[in-house]
Amino acid sequence: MTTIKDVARAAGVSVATVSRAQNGSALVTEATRRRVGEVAARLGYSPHGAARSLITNRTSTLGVLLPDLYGEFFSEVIRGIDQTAQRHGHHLLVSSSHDDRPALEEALRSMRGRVDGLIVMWPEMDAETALRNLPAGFPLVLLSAPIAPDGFDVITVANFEGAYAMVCHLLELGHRWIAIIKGVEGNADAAERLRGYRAALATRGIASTALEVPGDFNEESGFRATGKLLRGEMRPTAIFAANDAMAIGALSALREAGLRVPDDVALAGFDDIPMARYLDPALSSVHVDISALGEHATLRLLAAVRDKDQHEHRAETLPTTLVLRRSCGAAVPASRPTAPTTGPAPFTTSSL
Amino acid sequence: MTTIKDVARAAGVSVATVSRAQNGSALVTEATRRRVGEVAARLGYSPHGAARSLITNRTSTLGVLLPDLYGEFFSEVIRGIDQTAQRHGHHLLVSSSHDDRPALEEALRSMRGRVDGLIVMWPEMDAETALRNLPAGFPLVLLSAPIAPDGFDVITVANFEGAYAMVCHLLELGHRWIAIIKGVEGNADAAERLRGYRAALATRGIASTALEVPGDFNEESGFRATGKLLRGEMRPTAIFAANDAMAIGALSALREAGLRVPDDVALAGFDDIPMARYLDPALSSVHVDISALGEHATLRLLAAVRDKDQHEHRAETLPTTLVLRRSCGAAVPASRPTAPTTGPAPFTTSSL
DNA sequence: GCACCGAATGTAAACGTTTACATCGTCCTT
DNA sequence: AAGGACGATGTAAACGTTTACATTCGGTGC
Repeated sequence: MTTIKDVARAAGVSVATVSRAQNGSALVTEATRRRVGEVAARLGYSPHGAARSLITNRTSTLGVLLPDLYGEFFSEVIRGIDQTAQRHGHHLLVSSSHDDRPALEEALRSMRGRVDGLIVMWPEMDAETALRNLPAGFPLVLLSAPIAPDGFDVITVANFEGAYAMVCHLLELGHRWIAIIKGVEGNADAAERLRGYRAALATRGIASTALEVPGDFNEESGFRATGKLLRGEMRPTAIFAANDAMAIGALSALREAGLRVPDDVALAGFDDIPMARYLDPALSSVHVDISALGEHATLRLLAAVRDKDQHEHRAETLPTTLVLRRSCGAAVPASRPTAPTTGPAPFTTSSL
Repeated sequence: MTTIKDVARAAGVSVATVSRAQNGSALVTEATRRRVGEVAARLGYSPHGAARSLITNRTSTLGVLLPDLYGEFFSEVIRGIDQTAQRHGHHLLVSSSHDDRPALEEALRSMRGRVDGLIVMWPEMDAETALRNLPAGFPLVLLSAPIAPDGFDVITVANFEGAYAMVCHLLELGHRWIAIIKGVEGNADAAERLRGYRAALATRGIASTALEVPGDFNEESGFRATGKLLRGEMRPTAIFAANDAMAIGALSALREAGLRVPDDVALAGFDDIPMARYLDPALSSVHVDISALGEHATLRLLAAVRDKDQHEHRAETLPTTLVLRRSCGAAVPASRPTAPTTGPAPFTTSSL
């Protein structure tokens, strides 16, 4: 492994000069810079990242903490983060699948000296946990945090508004028995979506919670929840799943039960993952620009890293959009749902 | 930021003792270990990653180089890698979207001193590039490399066999005009799949390349390629797309042209991404255990890191499986394509 | 010709760990 | 009681950079 010393010796200069030459300092002659560059290239030298970040106290790496990497949602978030980080010359240190709190705290701590800042997407992440496991003032951005405490950068999507708009739409189509497949208990997004659902029903004076069934954001739970609904005494005419994965499970269950969507039961999801438009029938959903979520988080974090001392924290909410396709029974042409090249979908309505 | 010195001072011992206590060395009394542990916890100390890896020459981090993070394929690979790395106490440094060769080489070099080993998934990655930009003997695993040069660890999927089996199946269904939407030019996987397609056709004496149309592994190219096929004078009765994303594009194009799948045109893909079973009609595909691909690569890399000096390189091929759903026209029940909880799919046939 | 100045380069400290080696008790052996 | 062995701890060097400060050297102004 060639070090800066080897280059210095071979080029007949000191290590300081090599360092300066490589880092584009103005304190070095153009001639020496070229000479050093040639020698470095010949020897295949590249600086040792750890050594550099030890002295500079910067790693040009951002950390990302996720509950899991599974599903299109997370991969889209990661993608948005990666692209943005890349564009600003930063690497990405990914850490996922910490199934319990101690594991998460350990992961948090192990990031010290490895990253310049952290993006944490952890539904149960609270302020106290962060403070206890990170140095004070450590650049941190929370994604979909349960609460938005002051002194933190938090980015969320307009969960309430999106759910409200979708359920209102179902109401306008004439549905009165609208079920919801809820998300994970204690999850911030899930709670807000439920709140939006209830608020929409309340506009028509519906206050029953009889059609609320639990779910955990996975396909299978949507499948099971739908089975439960169909066996219940009050069969809903429409089902709103708190995310698309559960809507997919619901679709399977409905198909298996011999029910047609949307004719017998209308169906809608949340997130508008890429897969949604290709389902049969194409799934109506609340569109979230997922990769933009990652992008925003990254930009926010980079700002925090740059201004470290006096960076003002704030909470940001990304708007959602109603995307109506066939599954909810709105009058949408049945043929090709959307061109593969274009944006989210046609028949888009702002939810705000 | 508390360092090891702060802990040592507070605990009334030397830094060496703190280091030993934290790292579980046997050379320290249980009493002092506990005392040091308490002080460390109270001060919120955790070792500085860069400093540690500078001296130990280990980072407990694995690097992953990808062309892009887009699509279910890559996200599944990453997931397999991440889970395995996590389980073995390693972090993941992800780097993607290097659109040209210089950017890739730069990314390769910038990994020095940041990672213990590297997984590279880069279709055009050749041995020479690797050698020129990495220290000799650097632990490296190639995923889907164009050639399998000796002295490298390479992991590929059984592209040839999978494509061969799928096209044979279409032939058995009576199809004679079978088109292929090819993958990226120069891509190893694409080339092998094409070879399998041709070999299968050759068994029936078909040698024409008239129904081979170019593609680039993205949905849109599948859409365009299908349009081209439909406008051509020899309209195929079956289309084999070199991956599922292009098959999805093809499906859109066929739907838009008013053609029914599989009645008018049979369709099959490759990869069996999670989405495949939920399409309308459910997509027949060549199943690849994508996350296992990532897992294998990671295990291989970890072995290389561990035995560094005398680790024997080898090429590994992951088997593929034929998954028959509705889109190819085989006699498959039309109702629920597959339970959401179960494995790849029913009606599975080994392709080897 | 001398002092001074600025540009280019060199010297060495510092970053926070780990670990080989030195040191210091304590206890056992004879 | 002296010597040795061993177990616990301390001391300091090393890892590969960056950068403040020192040094050198040619040129410039008097």
